[in-house]
Amino acid sequence: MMQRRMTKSQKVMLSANDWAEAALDAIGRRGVEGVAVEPIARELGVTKGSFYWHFPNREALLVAALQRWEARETDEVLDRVQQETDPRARVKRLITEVNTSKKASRIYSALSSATKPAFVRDYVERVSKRRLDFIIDSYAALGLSADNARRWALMTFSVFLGSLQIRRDLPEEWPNADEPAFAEYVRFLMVSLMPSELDAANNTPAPDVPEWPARSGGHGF
Amino acid sequence: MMQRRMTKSQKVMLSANDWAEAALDAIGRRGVEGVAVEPIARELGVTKGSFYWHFPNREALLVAALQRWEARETDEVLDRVQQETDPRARVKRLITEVNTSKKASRIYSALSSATKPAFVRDYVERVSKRRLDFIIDSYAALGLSADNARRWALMTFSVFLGSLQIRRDLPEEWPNADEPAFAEYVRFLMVSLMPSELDAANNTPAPDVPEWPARSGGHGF
DNA sequence: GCGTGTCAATACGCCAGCGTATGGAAAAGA
DNA sequence: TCTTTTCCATACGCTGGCGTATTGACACGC
Repeated sequence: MMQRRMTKSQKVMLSANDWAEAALDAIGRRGVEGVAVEPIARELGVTKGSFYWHFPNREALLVAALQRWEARETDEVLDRVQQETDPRARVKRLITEVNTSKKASRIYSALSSATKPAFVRDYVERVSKRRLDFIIDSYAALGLSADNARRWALMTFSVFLGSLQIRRDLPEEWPNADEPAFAEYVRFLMVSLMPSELDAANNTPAPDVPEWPARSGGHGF
Repeated sequence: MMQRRMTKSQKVMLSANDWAEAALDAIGRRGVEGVAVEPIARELGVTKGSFYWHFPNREALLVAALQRWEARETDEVLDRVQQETDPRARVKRLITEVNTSKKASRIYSALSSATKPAFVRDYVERVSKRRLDFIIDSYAALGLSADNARRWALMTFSVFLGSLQIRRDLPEEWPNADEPAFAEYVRFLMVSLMPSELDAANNTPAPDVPEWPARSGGHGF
């Protein structure tokens, strides 16, 4: 229940986790470069004398924040989607997940574009790969071949990532969750990102399609 | 032709554009925060005494870099895609464009996640909106209704942005341009991102699809 | 040749953030 | 009570980057 440690005449005592959480918040609001000891200390109402008791240096704080982030992104988020047993429901859940937690998506994109501490890229790569692999498995559970599942998953993951970016860079263009346009767009994406029964049966790895194939059926109705 | 100004005993004389270009390069490699006067001066082989002759301060350098970036992203890139007259060819061109210019995509994502100089967001928003509008127009040229064109364009733009991010965060997972898997994936995306003739004819704005519609035809062959 | 304009080097003060050293106050044992 | 541990404050030196002031070197018009 996260009992806050109170002592020193009822003043809040900070833990290393508090610092890591504040660092994650700083990443979302100011980017990785914005994880500075003294500003965060001011936000926490203490001085850096506190920080250097919990951590040896700034880099250790970044590592702690990244570990927290990785654990959350894999355990919490994926678990929430994984509770859906139906692979189709998983994909739908993934899409609607775009509109939740603006803060989490800001952290994700801040870490993705970070370059300076080189180890940041490792965390981003692991988290991204886990997400992609999970989507691949979801499509494979629909009966697709490995190659086809990978193609569908790459597209769906791209839509997921791109949607996050659009919602941040062009918030006006993104349908609001309470408007009907959002539900319509989700339905639209579901049709586009979900292979038909025929796809699952006809599992040719390299479809020999003509240059501009005309599909029958699809979005029009 | 970019004739370099040579004087002062054959030493290269820098112009404001040289500084702006170096700043853009720095954005791609180190992020917006990495646009520092003295480091860039070192890279250019001069001192900051040169810089403060061409610009009043660091902010002016950022503005110059952003103006250059906006002009390039709209004029050059869009023009290259716009030369394709067929709307279908435009979309295909957009997809293959993902694999070109790793540097440009790094600049784009660095600017997208930047927060500190607030005016950066304005440039990102304008460039993003122009790109999206262009894709919307391309789909509208296929005969789709405004609502449907917007839906298709949002999905295609998402795929484009997300693909850029995947290629950066998970380069191993992204098919290499010279492998056959890449051409196969492009064909796959073309089928998925291109409405059928029936879609263009059957232009209902809010398709009343069942929860899990089974499409006939599509990717399997 | 001689001023004037152009571009750059040097030197300086300033500030923010990092890391260290030291001290101190409250809690916890003994 | 008295020591030890825990957590934080303060003061200090250091570095990197910003912006200014001053000087200097070359080119060019006249």
